[in-house]
Amino acid sequence: MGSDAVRWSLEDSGLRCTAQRYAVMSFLMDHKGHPTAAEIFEAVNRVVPRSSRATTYNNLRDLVEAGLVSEVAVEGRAGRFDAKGMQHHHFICDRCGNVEDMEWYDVPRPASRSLGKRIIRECQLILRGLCTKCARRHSSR
Amino acid sequence: MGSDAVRWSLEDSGLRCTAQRYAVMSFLMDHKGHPTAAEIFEAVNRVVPRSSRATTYNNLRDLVEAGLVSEVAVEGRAGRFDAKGMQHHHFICDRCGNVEDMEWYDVPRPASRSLGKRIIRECQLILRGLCTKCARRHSSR
DNA sequence: TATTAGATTAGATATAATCTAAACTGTTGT
DNA sequence: ACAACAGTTTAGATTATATCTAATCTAATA
Repeated sequence: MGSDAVRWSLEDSGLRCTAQRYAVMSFLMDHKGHPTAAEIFEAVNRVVPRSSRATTYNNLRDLVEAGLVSEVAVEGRAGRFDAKGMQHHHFICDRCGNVEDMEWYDVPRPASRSLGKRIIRECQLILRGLCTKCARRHSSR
Repeated sequence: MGSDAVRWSLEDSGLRCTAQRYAVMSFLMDHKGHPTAAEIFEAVNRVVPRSSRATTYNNLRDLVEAGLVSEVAVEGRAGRFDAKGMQHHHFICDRCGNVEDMEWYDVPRPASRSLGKRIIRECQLILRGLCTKCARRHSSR
């Protein structure tokens, strides 16, 4: 991913391309493993320029609001983030909490009758269970 | 819901029926509004006997593990709980964070090819957007 | 009723996220 | 160039959420 692509995607969304924001977005584009905010904070501080915790959270929120990044909440654990590349569903491991992307397929939306006056922005599938690693460990006990 | 029904559902799941656990389960069955752990903690302490914070969390975890209760993680907010009555999907409001039940309908599961060795326990739909109340406030600004 | 695995407790601790107010930085208009 | 301003960043405090500890207690069973 060329460095200008990050800049363009930020500016297309009306966000200034600051060094800190660039670093967050760039890190997410390079790391598909659904990092937590803490991991992102640590990662962008391994390279200059540094970024405070508040800025990291602010930028993540801005990127989510701009639709460039999506957040996955995990029960009892820190939220996880990923750059919205191709559309995908999410698998969350009951045991280790890791989030994995699952191949996209269309999901039927609810009938407008049951929707009422709600405005739907997103219709996401959350699959839960044991990931490959934990399923193996589980069955061998 | 008779009081024995709560006791039975606990014992059927191999959980002792303690006063504290009973209070948590009973509260969830009577309140369909997806309370947070903090709300449940406060509620069960409005009636004797009292329950500590740790016990409330322990019991919620036990009830979730037993499949009697489900937890919904909400980005940047406290998790929410509900007694598993009829199957339903969840709607989460972007603005106020409230969780609402949506009428159930079947969702196709992923192809076993993309599933690999993962073990799927649950396949849940998360709808996001603005709830009726927030949609109204949104459009009138 | 004795036993004991399981449950509860208060309070400390850990973890996650946000707030504050001052300082800094692009951008725009003149 | 430079003044003015909105947007951004900062360190550290604060709030919010959840878990741990180790002593004590209790429900279910024999």
